[in-house]
Amino acid sequence: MGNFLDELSGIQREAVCFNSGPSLVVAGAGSGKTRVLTYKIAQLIEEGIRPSSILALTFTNKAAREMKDRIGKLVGDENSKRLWMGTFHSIFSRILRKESELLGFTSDFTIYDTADSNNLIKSIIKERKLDDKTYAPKKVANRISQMKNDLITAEAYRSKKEFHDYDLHQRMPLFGDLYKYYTIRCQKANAMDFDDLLLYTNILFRDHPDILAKYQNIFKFILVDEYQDTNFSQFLIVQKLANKSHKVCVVGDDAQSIYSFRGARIENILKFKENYPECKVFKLEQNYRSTPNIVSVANSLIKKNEGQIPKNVFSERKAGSPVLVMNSYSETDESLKVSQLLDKIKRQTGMRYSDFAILYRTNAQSRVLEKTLRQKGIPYRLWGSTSFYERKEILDTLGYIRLAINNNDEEAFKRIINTPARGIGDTTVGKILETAHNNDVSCWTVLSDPMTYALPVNAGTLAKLAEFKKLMDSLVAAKEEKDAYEFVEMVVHNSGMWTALNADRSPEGVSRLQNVEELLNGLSSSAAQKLEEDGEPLMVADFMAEVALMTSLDDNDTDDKVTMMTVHAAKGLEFKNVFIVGAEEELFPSVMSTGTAEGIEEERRLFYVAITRAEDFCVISYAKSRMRNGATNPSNPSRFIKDIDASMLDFSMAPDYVKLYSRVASSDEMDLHFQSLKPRHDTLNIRPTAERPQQRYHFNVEPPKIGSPATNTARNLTPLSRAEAGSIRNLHVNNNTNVKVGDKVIHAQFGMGVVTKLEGAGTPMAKICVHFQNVGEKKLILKYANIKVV
DNA sequence: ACTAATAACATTTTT
DNA sequence: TGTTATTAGT
Repeated sequence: MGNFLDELSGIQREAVCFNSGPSLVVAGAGSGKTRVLTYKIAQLIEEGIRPSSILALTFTNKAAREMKDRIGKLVGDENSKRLWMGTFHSIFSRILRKESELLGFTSDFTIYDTADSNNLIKSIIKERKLDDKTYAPKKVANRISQMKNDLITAEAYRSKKEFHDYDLHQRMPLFGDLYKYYTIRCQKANAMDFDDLLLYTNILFRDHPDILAKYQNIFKFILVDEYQDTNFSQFLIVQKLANKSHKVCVVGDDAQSIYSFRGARIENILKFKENYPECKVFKLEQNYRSTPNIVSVANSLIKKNEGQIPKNVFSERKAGSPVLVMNSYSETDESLKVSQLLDKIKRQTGMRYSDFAILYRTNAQSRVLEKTLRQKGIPYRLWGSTSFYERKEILDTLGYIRLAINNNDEEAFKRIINTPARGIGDTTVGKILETAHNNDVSCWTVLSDPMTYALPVNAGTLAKLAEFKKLMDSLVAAKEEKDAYEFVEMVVHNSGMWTALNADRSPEGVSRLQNVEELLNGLSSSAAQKLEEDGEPLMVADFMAEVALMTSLDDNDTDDKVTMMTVHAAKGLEFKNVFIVGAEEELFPSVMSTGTAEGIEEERRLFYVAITRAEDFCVISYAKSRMRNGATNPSNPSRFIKDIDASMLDFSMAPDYVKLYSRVASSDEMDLHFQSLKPRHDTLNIRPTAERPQQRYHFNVEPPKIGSPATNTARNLTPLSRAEAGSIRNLHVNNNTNVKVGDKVIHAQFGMGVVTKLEGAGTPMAKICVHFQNVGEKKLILKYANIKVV
């Protein structure tokens, strides 16, 4: 073990060793945040603190698992496994199961996932005969979630006039009712949704001071990772628990707060000092991950945000390559250029595919990229598309388990009663639901005793229901008898799922069967492991308690593949080379966020996260047009490119950027300008690790006024080759007034084409239609069209 | 009750 | 465009 503190920098060590009160560790990107957290916990254990009195909260199971492993390596597994380490949701669901009776739940309560919540809300809206256009289930679900994150219960909601006013304004006067019904239905189903896990923890601590005191005594030290992403509910839980010991250490980076849409409050970290006046602040400012070039680009961007903790992130690595800006005609072209550049870098540096990541703002962008990479034979891995536990066949299997454990689980009931098809259709299910609600009992009760409740179905259906009930009874009986693996195996076979899946010989069907097999394999090994470790078999109820909060299976795909994922999913990860694609207005930043300054700031942080994933080389790519929702629209480069000090960027692969977003008063002036600038090096000659002379050209590129590119003025230009400069001038000088239908023209971006149509000839807004060889028909405003008749 | 056709829709999503 | 959810038809 030795003294592991030697492996830390001065400030890291200070942060690790301070444990006499609250502390805030502001951890810049790549500054060794996880290292500090793990070493701090290891250090506490070294000092003789019992691991079982340390509470360490993370946001992902993966982060918890990794940290636990690393701590285990430092102080031994027998120590690390006693830690209270896990996600907020998993830790507090464990506590809630213990204390469930106090809240009117049993310890076997189900955890509803987002789909369950949505379905429940949908059925409530239907039952209430409300219009699902005005009461869009997703909107309702979102608002309920928001309210829970802010600790506003349905009861509180309905008692406040301001909320009702808001609902009137939103044309959802009955939202408060829906919230109430939803809450009641969850309670009746003995189910909590994700937000409930935190909300009920707060309620538990609020209404039962003795219970709070108990846990305050258990948790002598509290550590929170990714503190910038905590919501109010989480903030309050931490505050309550830490109220006795005051030994709370939160770690995070305000510049990487990107989950406000899920209720995260950046002010939790910004105002930590106000909440804990005696707290000590440690700033980890050295970035060990990225080159100075990348770090300064990221700094230059994030500087544009107001309200942040001042910090000076720096890197002491070699300068590295400048961040490259790349432009393309379309999303297809972009994917092609990305794959070409990727291949080129790979060849020149000898790096592996797994050293590359392609990051995008929205999942929909992955499709074109996938197509192109497949065509070019570049192996890739998609992250977080549909996770293992979101697959239908897995959810179906889990549905049986859920219903066997918690008979009141209505969502599970609805899911599996006719899966696989057993002749119990929508009408019958609808009747069961109605009967159940009219009699204020669960569906299970109606199913058990259809006669008593006069379920209006025929004898044939009745027999099918009885058959299903028999199946479920056998499962209920088995849940205590068999271990988790045996039980799930029984579920899969007795339910008829196995036969149904086996019958499907389509590739999708085969993969569904494989997924179920994978679930069984995973279960078999964790059951064996549990038996070996503590001599107890793994029971389904325990498995279910864990699995409800799992999103993905352990990723053991070690193949050499390019990683593709959303920027959100990339947080916390790092890659030698990062391509940020779709850096366009209305996409990144997303249209949805452009309305508010806070929205834009969050998008900017997201962009910051994207850049700071890169270790050696970073490319920012945008396309001039992009197909979205089936229609191709022109797109402008993201304002975030303009936010970055242009002298730090390499525009040699984005001639378009220069042409569109800088304008020159006269061609003479332009010539003059180009003479004063040295030609730029060949950007494609990329050696990510090699030292490069720092780019020190000073020029400004003003942000484009969205929607009116022609009104832009920029004093200077990015350095270009002489040839390029000449071509721009030529295009500008050309006044296009004599263009006729049938003329052959050349366009700076679209290449060769033929004029097919003229509109409003002679007027200032004259338009021209050109059929281009490569990109097809385009309509251009003649005045601004960079075309030349040939 | 199941299938096929069509209409509606479409950020990000650690749990 | 591609998916998903509802609806109409068998």
